[in-house]
Amino acid sequence: MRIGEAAAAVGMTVKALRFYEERGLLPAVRRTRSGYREYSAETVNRLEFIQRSKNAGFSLAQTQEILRIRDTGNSPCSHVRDELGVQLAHLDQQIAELTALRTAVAEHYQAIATVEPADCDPGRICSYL
Amino acid sequence: MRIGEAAAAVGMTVKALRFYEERGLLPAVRRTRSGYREYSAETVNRLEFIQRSKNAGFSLAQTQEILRIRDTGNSPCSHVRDELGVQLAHLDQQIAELTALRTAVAEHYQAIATVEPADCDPGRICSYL
DNA sequence: TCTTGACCCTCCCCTCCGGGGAAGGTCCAC
DNA sequence: GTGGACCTTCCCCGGAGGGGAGGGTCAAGA
Repeated sequence: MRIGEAAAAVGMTVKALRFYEERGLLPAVRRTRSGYREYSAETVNRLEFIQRSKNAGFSLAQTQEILRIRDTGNSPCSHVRDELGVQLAHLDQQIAELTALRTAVAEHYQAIATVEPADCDPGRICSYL
Repeated sequence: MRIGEAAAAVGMTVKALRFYEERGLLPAVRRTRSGYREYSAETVNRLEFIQRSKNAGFSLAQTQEILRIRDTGNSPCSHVRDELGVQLAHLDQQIAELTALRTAVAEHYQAIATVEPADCDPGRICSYL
């Protein structure tokens, strides 16, 4: 199948498929005589895995490493488990940071809602930040 | 004061100060005869506002708009209030998305911790994603 | 006076994950 | 044969700067 059909099949864009190939997540894709890419069922399978890996929050670099391990003939499962652990810790930190930021923003919002803007000191640009 | 001193005074990097100037958040900075930037107290004041605006989660574009309003001679406070409201909604959405992702990742992590990696199907790359 | 080290300058490439679009070739149905 | 959909490569764009090359400047000590 051609790139547009493959992209639609896995819910990605044509741009993304070319990008993954360029970045080495896909092996060099077969071409027709006129230069069009031809995607095999196996490559589509690989794209589906990339999609699942993305859904798990992995970066392309992490996904690429998992694929590399599998391509070497090994099972990437223990590596995936480790990465998921790191990912969990990372997510917890991100959520904590965003939550703290949300609290700070909410406080600013409260403050600005209860005070007259006219009292703002120009030298401070905006008194509520 | 020179760029390094100004950067240290407001807790930013030298790179950041040059970047803000290039992007128009700072008016053209005065130069010495040899071309070194010279920061006035007023400019340092402006940098401190930029820092506070960053801490409130505003992007440089949003900060720039606030500065533009103040430079026009108006009070940016009502604009800031609107932006803070948008920011709150945006943060809530981000937190919700990250929390959902965290749940999904935790489920993967549980699943992979309870099943033998040896059972993994190579055709699926990694059975746990 | 000379040197040394810290500081400064501009310029260019890099991040992450593609999106947007230009210029041009190919395929298929009507 | 022609129109439109599809494909190709190539290049620039974002946010917020970081890293480094190559070279100029400043102040203190020998």
